[in-house]
Amino acid sequence: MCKKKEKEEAIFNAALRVIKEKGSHKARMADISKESGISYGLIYHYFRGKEELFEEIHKRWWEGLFGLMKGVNQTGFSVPDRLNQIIYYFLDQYQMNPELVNIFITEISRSTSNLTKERLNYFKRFMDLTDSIMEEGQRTGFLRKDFKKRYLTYIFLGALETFVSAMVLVDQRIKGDDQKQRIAKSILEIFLNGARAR
Amino acid sequence: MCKKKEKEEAIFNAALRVIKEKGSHKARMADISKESGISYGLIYHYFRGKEELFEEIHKRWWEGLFGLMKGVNQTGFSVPDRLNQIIYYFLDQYQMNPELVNIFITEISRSTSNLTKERLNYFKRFMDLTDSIMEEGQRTGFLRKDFKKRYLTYIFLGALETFVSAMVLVDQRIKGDDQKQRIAKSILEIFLNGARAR
Amino acid sequence: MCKKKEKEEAIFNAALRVIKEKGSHKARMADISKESGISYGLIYHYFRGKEELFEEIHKRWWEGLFGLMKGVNQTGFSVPDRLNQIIYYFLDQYQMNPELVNIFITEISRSTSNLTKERLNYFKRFMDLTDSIMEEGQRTGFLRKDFKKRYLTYIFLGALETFVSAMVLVDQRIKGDDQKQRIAKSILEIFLNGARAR
Amino acid sequence: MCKKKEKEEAIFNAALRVIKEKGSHKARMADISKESGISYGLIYHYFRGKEELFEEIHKRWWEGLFGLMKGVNQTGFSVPDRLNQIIYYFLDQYQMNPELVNIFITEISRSTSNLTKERLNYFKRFMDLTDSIMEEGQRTGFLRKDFKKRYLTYIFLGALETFVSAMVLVDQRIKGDDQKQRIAKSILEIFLNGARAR
DNA sequence: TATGAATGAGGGTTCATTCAT
DNA sequence: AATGAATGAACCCTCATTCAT
Repeated sequence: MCKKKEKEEAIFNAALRVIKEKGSHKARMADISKESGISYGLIYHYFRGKEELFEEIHKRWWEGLFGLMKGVNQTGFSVPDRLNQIIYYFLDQYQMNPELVNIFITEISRSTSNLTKERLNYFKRFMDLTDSIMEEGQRTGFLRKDFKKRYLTYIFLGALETFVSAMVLVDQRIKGDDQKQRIAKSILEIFLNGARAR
Repeated sequence: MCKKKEKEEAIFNAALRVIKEKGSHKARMADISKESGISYGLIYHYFRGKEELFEEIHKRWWEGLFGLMKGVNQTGFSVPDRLNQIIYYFLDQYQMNPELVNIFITEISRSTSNLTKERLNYFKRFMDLTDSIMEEGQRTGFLRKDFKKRYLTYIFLGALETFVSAMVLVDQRIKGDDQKQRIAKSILEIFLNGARAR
Repeated sequence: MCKKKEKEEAIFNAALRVIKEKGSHKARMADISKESGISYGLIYHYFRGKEELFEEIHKRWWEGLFGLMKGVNQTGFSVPDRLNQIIYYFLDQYQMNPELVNIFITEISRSTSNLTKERLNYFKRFMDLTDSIMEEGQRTGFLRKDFKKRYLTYIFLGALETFVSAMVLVDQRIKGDDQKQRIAKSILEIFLNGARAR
Repeated sequence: MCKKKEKEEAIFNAALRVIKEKGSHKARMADISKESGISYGLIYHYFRGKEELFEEIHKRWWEGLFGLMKGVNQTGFSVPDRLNQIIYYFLDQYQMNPELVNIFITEISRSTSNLTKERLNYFKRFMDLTDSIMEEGQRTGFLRKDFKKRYLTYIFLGALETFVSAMVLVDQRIKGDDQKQRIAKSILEIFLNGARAR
């Protein structure tokens, strides 16, 4: 039935809001119940427990991201196009689902404490996928070859993440597509051409 | 007495190790007591409670960082020198006190949940101090002027943080000054000149 | 309708199996629902609740036993015949419905915790009925008179129960009528003639 | 310190009383806390949890019983003496610690639900030890040889257990050593010489 | 009659903090 | 200064029962 999916979604989104507000470790199941308007015990019909509910958040984030990366890498986009799509993915997500991005920044992307082997692998895989873009850039002569591709990845993702982090930290909303475009352009431009004056 | 300082230090360092291992929310006072070899209740003679102990960690990190920034900004260093000093500060700290850097990365730099007004201000201040370096770079014609100084800051700190994060995540140690120098050079070079091939 | 009776029976038997497996306190209504193939809520159409369902188990056991005792006491059987019939009743029941006997042994015959006044009375009544057999045995000169009839009852029922208990505990099945006969004979013989060598 | 042992004992005895009253599955830690006058959380300093606390009860019972059996089997007692000692052990225990015996009867000796492999082994071992007494009785010509020793064990332990059970069920106290002696004598006498009139 | 989603009180356990010694 | 026993609120999860369809 459709009701089931709806309820699950309600719980999931309530969890996002609560975690954003209080952090995952202070998020109580009671909070999520109250926030979602769904009775306490019912949550356990939809999710095995707190752990599984929170795991679902990780899963969704990474599935979304890997879905993008798959598209980016399959089709014949140029390297700057590809990087641009990654940037837009983060910014779009932040517009559409700021709580999820917030949680990615604050709970997923860092936090060695919750870092299971599996979660670390998500990261490595994402880094590897980005590496392969950098590799192609170096191979086609578009990116400089005097650095390890992994270092280029660090710089690129570091910049992107920090931009988004800053927005997340001050709860800043992206106002309009213009601003989004400007931010995206800045990240890509400085990554590619550096900060030094010509 | 000197004993007092020693005990405080023992507790503090035990706290760092425990938090690194289990994350701040799973770090129990009992763990810290056992790790430090200092009896349970005695911790409360030295620190008001868990909160204060953890606050101390934040305080030390930021004090160290602001101490550096003060030196960097007072003396007449060039802009690339200054940026280099910031980079070295992170890498040095990571060599000397990897737990503290780990915690900065995983618990301090992110985590909106623990984000008090005060903690947010630490960040803003640090960003502002970095901004002022970028500003001088732009003023003296060393850095390009077609971006907000804040954007340059994002790129620079993002790159730096991501390099360190990656090392933290995989618990990688910096082997020798050579490696440190190479990493530092990479960060600065890509930041300044970008990733595009010439 | 007949359907009603069938469903009731299905629930009842499922309850027996589940209780045997997990014990009454760990037997969940959900287990019984799943085991019986009857939907969750429907159980409550047939039984007021868990308590009533479990009460039914007690009731059936005791009704069966009292039905036997009635027959045993009404007709003109000899004392050893009567005792033999009781023994056979337990052994037959165990062959036919081992779950019910298991539950009698593990949940009914002991367990002061669930011991309502009513349940205690079932016991007393059964003891009394057995007493009356012993009494007749003493009156007719078949059983020794130097012990209270109640003591004879204890020995007899204790032996019987322990034989069955042992089979229940190790989930041992009675293989064929031969074995049943041998066991029955042993119980009665030792009860009557004792263990001492002549 | 001695305090520790005292508290443990207080908790243990409170647990016995509560379990006797409500049965182990309805015995709440809060009950035990209240009954013992020891604060809720402190129980967890002394026992890992409910499970361990209840395990301790089993352990004590069986250790006591095996302690007895060891003494009984080592020294050169006659077979009836040995059986008598077992009988007295149960009756003595019931006088001294009726709750423990109650729990043995209602929660330990039956209840396949809680029956772990380990617990089943306790039983088997006890049966085996009793068997060896019967075996010696048969070997020395004191007990009849036309029954398996295991059957003699069943009869003997069944009688004993049922006597004690009956006392437990009606919460009957043993009044004075006279009564105890009479009961013990009856059990042994009927076991040895049977119920048939001569 | 039939279904299984919905409810929420109940209970075990943890752990920061306090306190007696 | 030092110890670790004592306290109890907090929180996750279970499951008997009810309810809407």
